[in-house]
Amino acid sequence: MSLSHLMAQRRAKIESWRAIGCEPYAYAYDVTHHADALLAKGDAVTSEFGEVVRIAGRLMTKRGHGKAGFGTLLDKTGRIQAYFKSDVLGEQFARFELLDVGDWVGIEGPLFRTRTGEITVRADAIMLLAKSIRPLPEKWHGLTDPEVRFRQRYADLFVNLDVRETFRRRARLVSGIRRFLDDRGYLEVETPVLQPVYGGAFARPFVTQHNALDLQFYLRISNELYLKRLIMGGLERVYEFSRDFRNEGMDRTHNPEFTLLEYYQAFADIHQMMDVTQALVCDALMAACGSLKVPYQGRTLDFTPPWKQVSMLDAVSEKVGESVHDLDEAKLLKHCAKHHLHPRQGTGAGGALDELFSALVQPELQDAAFVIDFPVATSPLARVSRTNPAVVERFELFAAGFELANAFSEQNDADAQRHAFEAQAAAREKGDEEAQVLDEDYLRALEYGMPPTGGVGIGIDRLVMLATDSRTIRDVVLFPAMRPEEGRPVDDEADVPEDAAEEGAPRV
RNA sequence: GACCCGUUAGCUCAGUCGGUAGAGCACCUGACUUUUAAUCAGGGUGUCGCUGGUUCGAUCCCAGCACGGGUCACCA
Repeated sequence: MSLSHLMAQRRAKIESWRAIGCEPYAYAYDVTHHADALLAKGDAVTSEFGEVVRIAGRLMTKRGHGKAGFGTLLDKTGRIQAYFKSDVLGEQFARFELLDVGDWVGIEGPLFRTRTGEITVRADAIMLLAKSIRPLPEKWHGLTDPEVRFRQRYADLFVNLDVRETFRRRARLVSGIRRFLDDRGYLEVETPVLQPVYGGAFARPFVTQHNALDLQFYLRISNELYLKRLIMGGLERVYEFSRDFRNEGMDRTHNPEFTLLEYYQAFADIHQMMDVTQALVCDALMAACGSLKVPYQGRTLDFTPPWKQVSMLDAVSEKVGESVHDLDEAKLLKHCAKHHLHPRQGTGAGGALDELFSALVQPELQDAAFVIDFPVATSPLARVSRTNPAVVERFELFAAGFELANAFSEQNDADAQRHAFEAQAAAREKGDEEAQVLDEDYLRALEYGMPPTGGVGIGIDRLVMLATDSRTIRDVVLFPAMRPEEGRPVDDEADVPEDAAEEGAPRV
């Protein structure tokens, strides 16, 4: 049976419903209960017919038995069975017979327990809420093709119920973080997505055009510089869940748009921000998963505080068998060559160290760990360490071998910041497309004075990946970036009624 | 961006050493008043991703393209 034929059969039923006096697209339905609450009644539900309820959802299965039948309704909380009996429904039994799997339906009737023990609603009245004219994926194997699952997340969400749990966890994690920060006196703010100068991270931007201003804008790669402007304005503690956009490759841990939580706290350095971050992440994981021992891809990640601190210089020194604390470029490049690593041209000792760290140390950071002692060259917005002028006051949080957070004692010396920007500009001249852009307005703000400030960015999508045992970022983003289905029509021609096609009606 | 793999019925998948294809579920008809992957009897599934090439003949071989997956590169 071709798709167009299957859809024609379903469309034909629209008229059948009208023929028995039912409008197949309702305006409202007064729902009294959801599936989970009814199932939770447990032993209170017996074979005696009890409380009369009204439930609504999508019909997911249908089993006819002549003058009776069963169906499963799926609502936002889960599935519950309904029982349809000719004696009870009278002329409305015809409605049951007309129902297709996929239809939205409202059922009213008493709760009872069937002979086989399943809590069930007996249908005394059936209301069609919306006719489904497209056949559903198969009930047993469901929808497994990742392309279709992501393109048609709507179908994924009603076929693969574990997907719903992933996004519920995501919501719990985000609201847990929001509560945590609100309780500590942080102000939630919103800053521009469209920025005339982009900054705060190393990345290539998306570019867009403002017609009225005849100006080129960039979609933000970070909101860091705006949040710090608010610190300069005296707000002291601010945060934003920022949708950021980076025009880079896509893989298991990168989507071109992603959610970065950034929070800034005046009068704090990275040591205090480590404490805040540890507490925040633990709180969020408890809210999302209820545990700090998080199962992820076959192992258990331990987030129990206090988290280990790993010095980048110590860890790399240990791996290569000699001290690299002097950040001697030739020595670092020698070790890179030994391990067949190729740091990017012109990134110097810092780039070589980073390369060694990524290859040799990072994969071992499975349990939560703070990495510290980053070289100065790669951190233009951070302050130099009080104890070692070769490194900056910065930490990154790692777990499951990937970066979850990045934090600095923020640079608040306006002249030093200008010099760091100028060094970036020089790198840019040399062809480093990701070097940061000098932001004069940001420097003006800094010149008014910024209090000592600690700032942290947490990759929310990645944290959700851990909290939901998801292998790829696409599993925790509802509509991950994909190429359009070019050249492949959404429907074949036969799916569109002739009259609609002739009138040139839009097909979506 | 590079390499490898995939694309067959609405869904999940088999298959054709080159002769235009099958299964299960779904769907349709009938039977069945407590089933739950309901059961029983019967029925039709399709531009084999697209475009070319080779061939008497291509879903199968070859090339290009599209989309997806994986690995790498990029990505702090």
